[in-house]
Amino acid sequence: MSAQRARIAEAMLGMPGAFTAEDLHRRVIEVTPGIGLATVYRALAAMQESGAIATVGDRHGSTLLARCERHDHHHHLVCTECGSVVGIDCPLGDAALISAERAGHLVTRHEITLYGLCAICRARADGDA
Amino acid sequence: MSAQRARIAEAMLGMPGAFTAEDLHRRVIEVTPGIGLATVYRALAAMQESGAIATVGDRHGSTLLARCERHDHHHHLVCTECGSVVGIDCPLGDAALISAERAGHLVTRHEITLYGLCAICRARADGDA
DNA sequence: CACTAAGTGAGAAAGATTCTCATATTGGGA
DNA sequence: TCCCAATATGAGAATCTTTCTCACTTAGTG
Repeated sequence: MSAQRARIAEAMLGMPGAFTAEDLHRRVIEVTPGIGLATVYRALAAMQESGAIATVGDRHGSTLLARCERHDHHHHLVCTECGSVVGIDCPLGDAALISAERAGHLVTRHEITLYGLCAICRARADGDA
Repeated sequence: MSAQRARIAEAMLGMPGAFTAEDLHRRVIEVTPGIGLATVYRALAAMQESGAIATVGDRHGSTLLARCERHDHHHHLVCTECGSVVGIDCPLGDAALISAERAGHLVTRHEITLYGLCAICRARADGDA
């Protein structure tokens, strides 16, 4: 692994939750100036391939990514307020499988993403109300 | 509703499944030349707002959309081969709700999308094998 | 140490989507 | 019917994200 990718991976550990390529690049160059945005995109593509990160939505046209502690199959719970992300298990419900079967569809992949407020932002929102 | 939007809505009825803004524009101008791509984007934005269409994925960076017969809450089953789309009911499984609850997360929105082969493409794939 | 494969930085390039602006159309009232 | 405000339109410019090019560097292997 190149020194640049190591710095990028390191910077990623410091990201609180969902982030864009540019968010991460901004953080990376604070510590290591000179690393190009293209390099960040290349590193992200490799990490996505390996399952280290996943797409969890988009923000104004930029792809939102999140680091996955787990590399096995799982889904995400995303806070729309602070961007924090939690990996969750949630197999497809029976209703989905029945619908697919009825349609004769062979399901090879599925995506489930939950959006809402995390415990912290929820408490803050209640406090404000 | 303007004449242009009527033509766009009409053309959309003829789209087989998932389509991009440009796919639809191409189809629209076959029948009614002169309608601009920006107008198609504007019409699509309005339809998405009203729930008449929904995002079902992306293809090489372009957003894939699909017409929804239903305007109530539902999800999609997308054929990765021919792009056909079927609306399905599939409430979140208990596992997902339990995970969210354990995290203290208030879920306000969720997306579930299933990808695979529709009955027709599946049969064709079997035939080829 | 040499060699090959992969990674890098900078900027160009590609693409999708949105915006601008001047013009046109719509629909509801007077 | 006519007027008016609000909204829609077309064309192309502009924006913005992401990928590609190219010349150069680095890493790892034998």
